[in-house]
Amino acid sequence: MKQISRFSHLGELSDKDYFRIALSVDCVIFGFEDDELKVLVIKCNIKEYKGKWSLLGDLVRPDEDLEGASYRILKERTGLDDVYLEQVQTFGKVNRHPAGRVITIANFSLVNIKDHQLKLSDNELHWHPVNDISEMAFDHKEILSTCLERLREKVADHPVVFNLLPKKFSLRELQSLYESILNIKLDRRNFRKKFFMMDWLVDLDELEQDVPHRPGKLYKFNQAKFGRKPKKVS
Amino acid sequence: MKQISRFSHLGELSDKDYFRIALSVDCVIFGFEDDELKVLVIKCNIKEYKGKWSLLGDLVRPDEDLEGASYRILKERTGLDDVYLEQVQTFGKVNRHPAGRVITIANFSLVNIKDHQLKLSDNELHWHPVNDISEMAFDHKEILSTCLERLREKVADHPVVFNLLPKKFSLRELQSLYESILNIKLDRRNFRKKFFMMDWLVDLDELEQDVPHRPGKLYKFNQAKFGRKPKKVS
DNA sequence: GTTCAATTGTGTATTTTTAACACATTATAG
DNA sequence: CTATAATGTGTTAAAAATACACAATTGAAC
Repeated sequence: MKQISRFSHLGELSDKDYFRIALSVDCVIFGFEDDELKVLVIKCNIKEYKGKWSLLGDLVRPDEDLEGASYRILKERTGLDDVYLEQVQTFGKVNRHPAGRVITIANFSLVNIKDHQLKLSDNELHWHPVNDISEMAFDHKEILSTCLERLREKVADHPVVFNLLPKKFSLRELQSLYESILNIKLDRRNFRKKFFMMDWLVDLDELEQDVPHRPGKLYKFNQAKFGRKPKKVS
Repeated sequence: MKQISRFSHLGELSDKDYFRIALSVDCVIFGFEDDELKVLVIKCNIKEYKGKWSLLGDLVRPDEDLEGASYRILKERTGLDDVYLEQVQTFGKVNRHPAGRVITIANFSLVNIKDHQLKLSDNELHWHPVNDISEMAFDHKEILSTCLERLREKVADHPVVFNLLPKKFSLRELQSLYESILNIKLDRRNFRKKFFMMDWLVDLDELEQDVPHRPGKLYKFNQAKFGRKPKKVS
């Protein structure tokens, strides 16, 4: 590797020293199940944090982008390709990793648990309720909190929660999801009104099945409104 | 350095390969002067971007935190210690730096140009108006845009702009600053009303000096309201 | 098939927030 | 003393957010 001549302040340190920092990405993978917001975690196997929950992450390869590394992890761990991903913050305290200097770029991603059942059997992957996760390895609790906070800000005015739901969902599910994320109760009438106003939903003229009470109507996300999958008019 | 045993997917790559990534921080240092939002830049001296403007940055040393590295740069370049700093985003495209794989953590910081005149003479430092900076070295234009966007979001509900102003300022200056950052015109009466409502300002009962028109009252930021420098009651 | 339990679906009034808007006042410059 | 250029101030209208209650529909239990 050539010398990095932009950095004229190397002083007494040689280039070699600067390459003693390793870089990882960690993904806070959110899911929604049983009316609870959950996060995908794995049992940590390094001795300092044996048995603690840890986020899914890996070192960034020298030839891959940060996004690429994150998508690779998501693919490896969940089998999912087309998931929502957003970079949140980079954590770099000198001693955050017992094995040496590792700086990690934290992302959150939103996946739909129900439509894509994971094979959680043979490894130690686990969907854990976000609100009662006690201890975690490394600084992963802080990373989780930061990502959760970012998610809360995000959902307030961006249509991203749909990534957490099946294609068809009821307003009840949608509201329950918001309540789980924001950790507050919402007024049902105002909630519904707001969503219809915003025109984020498409009424599918179908009803829920197999609920032990009056079934609600099903909706899908109004993707057309947000420029995804735009129709080409020739 | 010990092996990083958490990462079990090294596969055919050895640890050594993972340490071939260098890490830098870049600071988008905002200032406010002549009713314009400005950014501190420096002439780039590497051949690929000769003469282009570049942000202030440096490699992160193996033994310093990300914040520490940013504060070091700020101190070295501006002489300022106690400045507002906020991490924004990490940029890591594989080919973003001609000299090799360098990932950079972008921060913005807010400094008060007037109270702390910099020594801009002997080096190629320069306060450049944010709105008419054409080309920049590396991906620094993108970094600047991202940081500016973040600043815009931030000022909407957090009292940070005061870091860009002298201790004493008029409402006119404050409004002009908001207009520069947001790039819109604001209604003067509503602007004033809003700030008094929010109780962010302390009336100093002083008037501007040396203005060629009716002088405005001077205010300072209401720090007490935001828990900084809390008074210890015994 | 009647009743119960649970949940859906719906509208209005109130409060709060935001936006639009004009004129008298005060200082300096000439 | 007049012109200029800015400061300082309040009201009204529109929009957004909040609070709130009852009838309708389904499945389950009897």
